[in-house]
Amino acid sequence: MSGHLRVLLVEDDIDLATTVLDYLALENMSCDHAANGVAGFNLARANAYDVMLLDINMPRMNGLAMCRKLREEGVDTPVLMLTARDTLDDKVEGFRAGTDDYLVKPFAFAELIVRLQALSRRRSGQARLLTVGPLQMDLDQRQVRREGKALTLTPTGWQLLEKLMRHSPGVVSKSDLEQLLWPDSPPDSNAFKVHLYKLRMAVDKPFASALIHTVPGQGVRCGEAERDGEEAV
Amino acid sequence: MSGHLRVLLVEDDIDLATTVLDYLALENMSCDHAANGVAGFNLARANAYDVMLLDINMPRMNGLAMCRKLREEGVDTPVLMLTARDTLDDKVEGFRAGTDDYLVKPFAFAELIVRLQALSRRRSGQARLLTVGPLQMDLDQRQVRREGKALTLTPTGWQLLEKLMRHSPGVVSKSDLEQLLWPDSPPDSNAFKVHLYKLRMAVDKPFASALIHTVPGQGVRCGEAERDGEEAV
DNA sequence: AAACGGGTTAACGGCCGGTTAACGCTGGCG
DNA sequence: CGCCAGCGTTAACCGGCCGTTAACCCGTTT
Repeated sequence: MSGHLRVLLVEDDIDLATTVLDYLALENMSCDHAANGVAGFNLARANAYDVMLLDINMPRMNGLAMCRKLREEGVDTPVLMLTARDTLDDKVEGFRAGTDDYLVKPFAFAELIVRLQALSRRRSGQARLLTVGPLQMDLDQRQVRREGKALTLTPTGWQLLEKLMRHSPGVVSKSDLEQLLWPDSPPDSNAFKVHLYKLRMAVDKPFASALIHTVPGQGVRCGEAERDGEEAV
Repeated sequence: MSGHLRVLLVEDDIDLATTVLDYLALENMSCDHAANGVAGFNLARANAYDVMLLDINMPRMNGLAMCRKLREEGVDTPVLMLTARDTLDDKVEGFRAGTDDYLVKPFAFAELIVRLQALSRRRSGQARLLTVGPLQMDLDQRQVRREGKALTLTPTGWQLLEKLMRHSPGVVSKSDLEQLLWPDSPPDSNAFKVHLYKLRMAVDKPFASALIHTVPGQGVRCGEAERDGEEAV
């Protein structure tokens, strides 16, 4: 169920880097690698990763600075610092730079893997029962109910709804959803639109209000209707 | 800006528990406490916490089982395990139960605090916000409010405003903004001016004061009105 | 006065998103 | 063995939004 994470490793020690790459490959994770901070920064800005592994001591730009700069630019991919610095101040400094986790060298690869998975799923959720307003998805029994009534979803509809509910009330970009359905190559047709439409038919049509909303130019959101904050001043 | 987190501590060692409570109080975090797994489970299900600290060795229900049960019930609050067990297998087991982080006793309180903040930063459902004066941009729900009222932006307007708010109160050069919209080749028309104008219509027109200011010859700035004494000599 | 930087409009056209219907594959069942 | 149902895919159509463009306007500068 780890589902093919995309990882970015920024590490100047080539031996360590290749070893990590090997281990990640065993876990079915794809991993890009950069040997210095600047190269890593550019990769991180250009591609969308699920999690990043950063060394601190690196040529050209160190891991802390790189993390800080990424955060300033709005990149909020989870970051796991990999470093030999183990004093308390180092750790506090790391977290202040926007790190999510901190692992001291030398470390066990099993722990690296497991922390990495924890980081990546922290965004996608890990509960077995998802609830969004009147919608309830039971992942063990594989059934969805709205206001108590069971809904029948197609397999793809299920995939979409699960991702939407996991991110609720956040917006999920169209490209993310497409990548979910077609990991390698999104089709050139409008298949996606049709799937989404049919999901709407299943989830919203039989009821009074819609739970699936498209945010123009941004993506799709699952949640209660938008309330315009009409607060008096 | 730790902003008053609500924490649940489940720990049967009363001495340790009171010490942790004291430290959290210093950080302006409110913290409930339970001394065994069952009590903790009930608290966790009843209230909404930002993050939970669980001991593993506890009477009635251990931390791992409690975490697992919460996940089954759909509670996805971040969990930080606090335990004396430090073998690799223990850690792997902990993460498998749905833990988000794992801290081995004895630990430094500064590290506890900082990891706890990192976890809550990622709290699912908690909005990532950009705030500039009365302007508030919710990056997850992809909506912008000013004085509570929701604004409707076009996709390009959103791009511009996000960059402006990120750099606020700094000035963003016109060429930077153009490069944001057209990475390869800025158009030869005045499309940029029009986009900026429409953004102003959306952000400033319905309100008394303007938040988007052009600094002649420099670029554009997002922020409260400038006090007069600014002249650089 | 002409040139320049910036602000304000209105109109056009393409693209995005929603909606249908039809086709084809696959797996189950008689 | 053949039929049917379910599901994914595709093409086509439509409406409205939004990006683009070319105007014109203004004040300041040269």
